[in-house]
Amino acid sequence: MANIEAVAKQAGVSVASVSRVINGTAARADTEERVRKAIAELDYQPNSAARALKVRQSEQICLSFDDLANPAYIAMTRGVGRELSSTKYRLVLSSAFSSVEEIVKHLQTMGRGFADGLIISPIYSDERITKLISALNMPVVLIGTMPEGLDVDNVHVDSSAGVAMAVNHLVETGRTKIGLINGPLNTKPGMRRKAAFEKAIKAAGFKFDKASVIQANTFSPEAGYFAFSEISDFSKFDAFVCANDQLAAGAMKFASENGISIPGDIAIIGIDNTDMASLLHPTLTSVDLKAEERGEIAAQLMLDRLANPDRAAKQITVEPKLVIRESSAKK
Amino acid sequence: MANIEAVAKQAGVSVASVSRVINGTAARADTEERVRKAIAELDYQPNSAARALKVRQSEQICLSFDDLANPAYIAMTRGVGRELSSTKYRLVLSSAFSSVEEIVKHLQTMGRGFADGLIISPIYSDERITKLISALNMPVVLIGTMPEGLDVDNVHVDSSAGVAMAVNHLVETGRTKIGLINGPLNTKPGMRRKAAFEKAIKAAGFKFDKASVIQANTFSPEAGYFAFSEISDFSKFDAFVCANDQLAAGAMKFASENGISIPGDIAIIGIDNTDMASLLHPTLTSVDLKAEERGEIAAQLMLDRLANPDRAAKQITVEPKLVIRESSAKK
DNA sequence: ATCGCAACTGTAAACGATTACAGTTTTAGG
DNA sequence: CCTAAAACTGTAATCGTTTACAGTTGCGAT
Repeated sequence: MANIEAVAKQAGVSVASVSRVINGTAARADTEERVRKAIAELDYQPNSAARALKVRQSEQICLSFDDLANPAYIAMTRGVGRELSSTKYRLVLSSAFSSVEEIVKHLQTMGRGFADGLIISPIYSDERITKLISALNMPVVLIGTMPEGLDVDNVHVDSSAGVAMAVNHLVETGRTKIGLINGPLNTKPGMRRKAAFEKAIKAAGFKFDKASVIQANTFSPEAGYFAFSEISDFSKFDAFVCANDQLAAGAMKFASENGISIPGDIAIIGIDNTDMASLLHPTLTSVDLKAEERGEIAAQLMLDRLANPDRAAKQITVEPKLVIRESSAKK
Repeated sequence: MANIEAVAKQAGVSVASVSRVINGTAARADTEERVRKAIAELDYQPNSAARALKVRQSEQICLSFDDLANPAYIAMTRGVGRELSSTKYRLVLSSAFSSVEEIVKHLQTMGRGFADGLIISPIYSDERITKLISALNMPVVLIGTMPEGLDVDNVHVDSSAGVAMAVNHLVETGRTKIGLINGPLNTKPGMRRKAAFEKAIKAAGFKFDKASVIQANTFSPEAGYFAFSEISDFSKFDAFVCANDQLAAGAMKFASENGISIPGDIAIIGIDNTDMASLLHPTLTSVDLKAEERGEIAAQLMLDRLANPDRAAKQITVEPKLVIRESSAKK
């Protein structure tokens, strides 16, 4: 592989001039031409590591989340990826964290400087993660609810409002026995959905019954299917909010296999409004938490922060939106 | 940020000793202990760029494909990511290529050495891409059909056999008027599905009619929906193979909205066996092309090649598998 | 011509690690 | 206790860039 010195020799100039041509600093027209010619002839590409070492920038942005199987995170990745694709930054993906320890280990490696910034959407709620993030010596954008005592760029959606929208819609369309298929309680979304559900139920004037919350242990379709299969008496319910579309899809599958009519017997509302929502049968009413948009915004915040390191941290809030489809139609 | 020199000073040893402790080369127990203590005290993390520059390894593997919206590639990414997560390698994602030019540009940047290897699954078929890949001075694993004149590690699924499985299954279950909803013809999968379909139809003893192939212009549900909406006379068909599950899902949506019974009037078979297949209604018969497994194998090939640079290129073939569900049941 | 200034160019010192090589210490065996 | 070999350690060169600084060139005005 040719290095900058070879190019300099070939062009008959100094390495400094080659560097300047590459980086667009002043150079006489004929110098530039000779350097470009030499670069083309030698097929020269500047070495990333050497440049990164010298300028202390890797031109990489790291995106971290916990579950590559969750379509909401995929949508987020798409948003980030699209926004980054027109820049010099590459996208480094870190995911499939199965425990808090792994995340902690990952966050510690950030100090190696392989990325110029970190966009992170932590699903687990843990003190250590917060500590490490705030100790991080680089721009961070956090997607999700900000933990106490952190002051970084943040893009956030009021998912509680989203849950309330779902509940209210069900109430308005005449449902009175509303349940929640919730995700794991050791995750932030799981905790928040539950609290939001209880609040919304009470706000709607109903009595909150603990038994109306059914805990799934993952955010997957299988868990939704299993959750529904565990319900002994469906007459106790006429509607369910599901903590995400995947759970909803699984529940609907069980319903369809067991002669439970959706929305006739039970109305279903999902959360995330993933691509599948409009493809299911019946089509799934879902609260759009704008994952892709949040990814885009996060990337924009990051780029902005990289260009402008000293500005104050921004908090951007995205509004959830209820997308009404067939699964919540009136009885 | 502390560097190796600061650690050396703190520990009262030379930088060489610190380096050796980090890299697990011989060191006396007490030296090691002092170095580790200093590392902990200073919160030292070795600088990636400096290391990469010296040892000419980035500890990064780049995964490139064209469409982050396609669940099959997501599954592939999952496979690669899982396999890499237990190694020292980071995953760099490059995607959202909207044109051959962009891929070409991307491939050229590979020379910068920011990745130790490239796993690529090109959807477009283009001479330039092949040329650049073979000129690449690094390990490459290609997922998909190998172009002429390339000699790199490869993991490949016989998608033509998969199409034949679908056609044969339809024939065996009594369908006689079989169509294909195909993806774009400027993509490799699009071209191959069409050829395979024609071949399978003939092999089954039918006459191949060009009008039985309906071209969609993307691999998306919308395109599948649109393709079905363009069919003027559904009585000409009693079954469709769709070039992927997304197209199939869109087609099924149109059918459900327009009183076309699946599988009563029309049987549908998708390709890729993505997660949604079992969630659709009716559940979708689909040919599993083992995207996740291919991703895993590709990553394994890459790791193996990195550990063993001189071995001959391997070609690994994965068998497609027809997963029969409701959408292709007998009339 | 000469001068002053702007525009450009080259030399050499970094950046932070790894690693030959030579020098030192430790260990084991007699 | 001595010696040779083994085990460890430190010095300094190196990887391929960027960039401060000093030096050179070109150009327009006088």
